[in-house]
Formats: sequence, C-alpha cells, structure tokens
Amino acid sequence: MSNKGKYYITTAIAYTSGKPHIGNSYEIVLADSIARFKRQQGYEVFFQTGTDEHGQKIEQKAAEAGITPKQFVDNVAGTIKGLWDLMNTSYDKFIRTTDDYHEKQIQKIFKKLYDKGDIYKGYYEGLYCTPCESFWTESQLVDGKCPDCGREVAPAKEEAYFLKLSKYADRLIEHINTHPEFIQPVSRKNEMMNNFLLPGLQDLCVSRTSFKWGIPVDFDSKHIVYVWLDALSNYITGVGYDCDGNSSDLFKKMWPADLHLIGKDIIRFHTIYWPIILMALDLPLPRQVFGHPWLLQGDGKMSKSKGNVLYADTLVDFFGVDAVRYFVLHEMPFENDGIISWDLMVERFNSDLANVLGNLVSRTVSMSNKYFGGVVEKTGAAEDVDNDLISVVTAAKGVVEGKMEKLRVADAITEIFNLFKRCNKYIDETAPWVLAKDEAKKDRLAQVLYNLCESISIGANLLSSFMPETAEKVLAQLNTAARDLDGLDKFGEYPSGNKVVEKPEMLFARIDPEKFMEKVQAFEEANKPAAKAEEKKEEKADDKPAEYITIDDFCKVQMKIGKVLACEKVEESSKLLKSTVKIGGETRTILSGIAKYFTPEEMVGKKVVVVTNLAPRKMLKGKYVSEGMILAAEDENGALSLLTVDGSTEDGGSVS
RNA sequence: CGCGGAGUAGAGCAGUCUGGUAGCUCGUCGGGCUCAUAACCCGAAGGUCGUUGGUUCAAAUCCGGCCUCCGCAACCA
Repeated sequence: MSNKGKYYITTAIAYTSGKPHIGNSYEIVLADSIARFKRQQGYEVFFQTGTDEHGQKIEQKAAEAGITPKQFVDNVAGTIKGLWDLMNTSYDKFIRTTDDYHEKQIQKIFKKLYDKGDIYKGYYEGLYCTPCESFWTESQLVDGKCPDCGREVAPAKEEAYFLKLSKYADRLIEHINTHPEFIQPVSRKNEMMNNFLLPGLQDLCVSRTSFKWGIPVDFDSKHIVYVWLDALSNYITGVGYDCDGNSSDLFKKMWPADLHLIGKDIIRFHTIYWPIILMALDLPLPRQVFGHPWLLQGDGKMSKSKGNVLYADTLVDFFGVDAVRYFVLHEMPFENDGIISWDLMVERFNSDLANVLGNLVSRTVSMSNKYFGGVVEKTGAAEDVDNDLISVVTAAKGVVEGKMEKLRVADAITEIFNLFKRCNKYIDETAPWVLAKDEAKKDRLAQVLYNLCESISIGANLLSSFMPETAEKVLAQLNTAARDLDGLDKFGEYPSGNKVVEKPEMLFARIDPEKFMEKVQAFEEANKPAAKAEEKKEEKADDKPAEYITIDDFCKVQMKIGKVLACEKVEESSKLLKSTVKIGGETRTILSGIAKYFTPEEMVGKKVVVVTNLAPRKMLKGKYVSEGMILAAEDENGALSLLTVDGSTEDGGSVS
C-alpha cells in the first residue's frame, strides 16, 4: 500500500448533558466512514472523538440529579462511548475534557496567552440581574427587564479575562480568502464573513465566575476557563500538544488537523475563535472545517413524552448496525438537512439492502453452486456485453474517490450501489440459466459467474468504509480477501478456481412493512411511560414521583367550574390563549398553551374545570400572570379536548 | 420586521454558485424473466420547479415583493 501521508480527522466532542439521539450520532458515523476510507487509500489516519464535559448546564443537571458533576459526566460519557462503539466506529482516541492531561494543558495554554498579552484582564460590563446572576445585553432585555425573571437589571462590572480577537481578525480574513477549501460548504463561509468577520470582531470573554464546574484559571482561581476554549483545545491536547514545547511525536506528525467535522450550528466557534486561539499559540490552522447539516425526524416531532425519539441503539435493534450506518450516511444530503423516518428506513432497507445488494450476492452464490459446485473459474470466454459491466466496475473506484474528496459521502455510497445494480442487469443480459442448458456454453457460463464474483468483490471492497461488517460478510461468502483501494480499478484479481460458500447467507432479510410498523408501535407504546418518567425525573429529580397520594393530598387541589367570558390570542406566543374566566363571584385571567387546538371564539361561553389554588405564574417574561389552570385531556396523538360540565352546574361550583 | 433554513412528479431528494431540452431513488401501471430474498430486467404515466413582478434572446437557476412550512429562541400552570 502506498503511503500517502497522514490524515488527522476529528468530530466535535459530544456535550455530556444527555444521551445523544440519532441525529447526534450521525456525525461519528460520517467521520468514521471518512477515516476508514482514508486508511484504505493508504493514509496514516488518526481519528479523534470524545466528550465535552464542563459547563454550567452540566453543573445544574448534576445538582438536579443529586450527584456530583463528575459522577454525572462519567455516566453520560460512558453511554456516549458505548453508542460510538455500537456503531462500529474506528476512532483512535476518545478524549474527555475532564482528563487530567487535558485540564493541565488548558491551564498552561491560558497562562501562556495571558503572559503573551493575548488574554488580558478586564471588566465585563453589562446589565446585571442579581437574582439570576446573569449579564444581559441591551438587545436581550425585554421591556428593559431581565428576560428570565422580569426584574430590574442594573449596570454592573465584573472582572473577567478576554481574548484579543481583534488582533488576529485581519490575518483570519486573509486566511479564509486565500484558502477557499477552509470552510465547507461554501455557503457557511459567506455566513461567517458577512455576519462576524467583516463587521468587526469584539474581544471574546474567556472566563466565567458564575459557576464552578470547569477548569480553574490556575493563577486566579475564582475564574473558570470558558468552556469553548476548553473544548476546542481538545483537538491539540488529545494528540499530545504541550505548551512548553515538549509536544509528543504524535502531535508533531498529526497537527495541523486535516478535517474538523462538526455540526453547522457550531461553525462560528471552529472558524473564528479556534483559528484565532491557534494563531495566538503560533500553531498552524486546520486544513478544513466541514459544517454538516442535521438529520431530522420526518414523522412528527421527536419528543420524549411521545416516546418516539430515535436513538442509535434502538435502530440497531430493529435493523442492525450496518443498515443504520447506511441510512444516516445515505439520507444525509450535503448541504440541506436530511430526514429520517421509519417508513423511509424500511423502504431503503428493502429496496437497496435486501433487493439490490443482498439478493445479488445470494443469486450469484447460488448459481455458482448450482452450475459449478461453487468453483468459479476464469475461462476467458468473453463477449461484448461484458465490456460495459467491466468499465462501470473499474471506473467506480475513481468516481467514489472523487466524491469522497469533496466529502460527498452520500453520493459515494450511491455510486457503489449503482455498481451492484449494474451487476443485476448483467445477470439479466447474460441469462446464465439459459447458458446452463447448453453444454457447449459452459465456458461462457463460468466466465459470466467469474465476472459477477469479481464485480461484487470490488463493490464490497469499496463498501467496506461505509458498511464494514457487510463488506466482510460478502467477501466471506465469495471466499476472498479484502483489498486495498489501489487495485480496485483493475478487473480480474479475483482468484480463478476459487470456491464460494455452499449456502448463501441472507445478508438483509426483507421487512414486511405492516408487521414491522406494528412492532414499532408496540415499542413506542412500551417506551412511553418510561420516557415520561425519565422526563419527569429530569425536571424534578429531587422529589421522587409518589405512586399514590392520600385523600388529603387530593383535597388540597381546589377545582371549580369557571365560565369563559372572553378569550384572545397572546400576541407574543404561538401557543398561548389568554382567557378571562368567571368563577362564582370572581374573575381570573388564565393563560393556556392550547392555541393550536382551540380558537378564542370556541372558548368563549364554555364551562371549564379550573384549578383555582395553583400559585399564580408569571409568563412571557412577567408580562402576563396566569391565575390558575384550565384542565384538558390529551390523547396519544396530542389532540386536546377540554374538560367541561354538562348542563346546569353554575360557575363557581366546586369539583371533587 | 427575533435568528436561521426550506418550498422541484404520490414520497424522499439532486440540479440553483457558473441561466440554455427538468433528473435520480422509491412508489404506481404495463411487459419480460425464473438463478435469487414475491426478488431481478425493460418500458410508461406523472411536474405551469410555492406565488407574483423584474432583468435577459432565454430563468427552477439572477434580482424584488408576497404566501406557506420547518428548526432555534420564547413559551405550554
């Protein structure tokens, strides 16, 4: 294998605030495919991924769960690593930002930049809300008040450290302009230039004092290093960067990274802050940052309470690892968001994996057995019809490489499947079952089967970066070894006289869509209560939901009949209706999140059940106060109906 | 006017940067074949490219207005 040099690829490190769903898992599979492909091409690849474990959000979540932040992130990081392993991803390094070598380096980096003057101590000036312990900018305020709690804010100053972005801005603009491949896709580049770089960069505040879960600034320990400075630096600390000049050989070989693969939402951090941090450290910039789009769920919104959030491990249970890899890679377009749904997955599974690929292998292996006892021989009995097959198959390597060069992974896979489709067509063109009837055409029949075995071998080798297990299984059925990419444009390497397996193994068993959807529904049903409980736990981890309440508890809830006198939409919200409700002698204003289900007109005149002793709740930043709750029933599909009383009960009547 | 994205055949998408016969996969219908996982192969139907103005010899593509949908944010007492 020719050595083409090194290739250092990273994913964004996953934030350990919870279990990643299938959309999050997509990135690691994408990176893995690229890494495997580069290895097959002959590059010395280093593939790094990991977890981002610091920050206020994690501190809060841990507190809610009643455990330490470290316990919390250990748990989630384990889950994430388990998922990455389940997806058969071939990362070389899994870094955690709580790893001690990383934390030490971050402190050193911070110190170095401080000594150099690129980080300086200043004051963060802004409008401060004391109870919320938060700074706000003018534009974030709502009616001049804190957007969180609606209280007054006051101008305040706080000691903080800043990174001199402005010092390097021109250099960065120059770099982006002279390296068109740096930010991919190109539309993102324009976004960064127009929105951030050209208007002028403000220095970035790179320390925090409002929480503790992070890496302390070692010479000023009440400050915590800004999580992005902490997280981004994983790309160098993970391969052994040392601030004092004692970097590892690995670092010297691998840096700069060849590709940072990230989600489109964090492009700004990777194409502005990160390059500037590197410039300040006198390190070269990564060659390319690719902001991939998102994988969204098609059939209805993902929601924990509906129990329909898709996780990689669930999908693997239903389809198997390689099928899931195929879905996410194939459905994800290059620039726009992709959609994933049960229907689409079943369709792809049946038509692409079972019909085109699985069945092709199956029919080829069984014909080889049927006609030649499994022994495939190159007899040289060629015909014109072979030429097109051979040219398609031998061209595939170059086409796939071209697509991969541009990171068009979905297109690369499509090309490989086109190869398999061409094979199916070839079978039809040559009709081996006809040849088999004529003893004189035995040599020709042998050559046809040989051509098929060779074509499938080449296809399977091309597929191995994307669906490693499947490629291996196909090659095993053809009883042949994996090849380097280099030779895949040559036809005829499959050993003549080779014996394929006796019985073809079914690679992908066709799925009956109806039965399958029944299974899915049963699964979602089964998961619903669990998901609901989990969500509740997340929200209120401290008080465990009691299974029973006493009659006394129940009596604490006062419910009365109210008559809706007036109702209007709340301008600022798409979900809220504001109702004026008469309950006996008093009238109350109640806001309800039911605007999608009822019009204000429908509401007026209804007699509804109202919880009257619920604490008043400020909503929409304190602009409104809701003084109770109108009860409604919700079914599985999320459709709502109001609890009303029939007939004669007057408003003010109590419910028990 | 909170930020961002999207409207192309029944479904999912490509094509838009760089204007020049509207394409792919699935589904549907018709035909062929029987080696194979009711699979495979061939053919057909199906689109005023969201709408409306403009630029141009020529617009899915460039420019402006409008409509609709989605994500984020806010919010569901």
